[in-house]
Amino acid sequence: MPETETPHDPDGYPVASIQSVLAALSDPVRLEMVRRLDAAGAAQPCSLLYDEVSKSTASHHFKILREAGVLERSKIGGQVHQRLRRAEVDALYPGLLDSVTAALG
Amino acid sequence: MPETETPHDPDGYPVASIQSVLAALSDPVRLEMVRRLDAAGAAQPCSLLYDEVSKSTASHHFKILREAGVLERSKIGGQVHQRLRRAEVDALYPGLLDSVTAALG
DNA sequence: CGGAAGGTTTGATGAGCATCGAACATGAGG
DNA sequence: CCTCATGTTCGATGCTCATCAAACCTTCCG
Repeated sequence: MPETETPHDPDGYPVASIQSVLAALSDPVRLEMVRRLDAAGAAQPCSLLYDEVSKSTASHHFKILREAGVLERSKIGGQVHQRLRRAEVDALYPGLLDSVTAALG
Repeated sequence: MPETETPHDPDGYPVASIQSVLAALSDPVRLEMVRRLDAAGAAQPCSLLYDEVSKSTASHHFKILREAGVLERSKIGGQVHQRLRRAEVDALYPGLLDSVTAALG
């Protein structure tokens, strides 16, 4: 029987420097992605995480967030999902995501 | 008799959006400025807050931090000083500066 | 008054980045 | 197998921004 999902596909990125994480978070499109992921509390398919930009632009932003160690790509039932790596970021920069997501309402 | 200092010269900037504050903090030169101001715990003359860039570049970075509402310019005994607006930023984005300065060691 | 020191402003330059369309990849379903 | 849906990659473009030198402003001091 096939597993319903493969929980491990960490994309191998460590959480980056505070400077890189702040840079990753300092864009309105990416901030909205993080906001929606945080609100959802679970991994989401890419298309639910933006509206105002093209697919290729969104993919570019996902990559930046992933390389900063803020997001992780996984496949759930063949669908690409993005997950907010809250625990990992919290471990390195406690309170950072809390303050940011609080500010995002 | 002239006052030894004029404590009020707030430059009139409110603390900006979380996106703008994150953008202001996402540069290595500016992060170092904030780190030194936080470590000092008091307003400092400009020249103590950077080494690696020219005066004009530093002045550019001060302006960005001021416009984001993170710094404030004041004159102490005729000397220009920069002050970290910790209380003001904390009020709007609690925990943000704490997590950032903690990450800066 | 006349320097000198400390900051700011201006103008120019080069690098980085956000953006898009088009082509490609992958997987699900008929 | 073919097609559609969903993401990613590639190449090009335009804008923003970090950087500097030079000129300017202010304040202090001789």
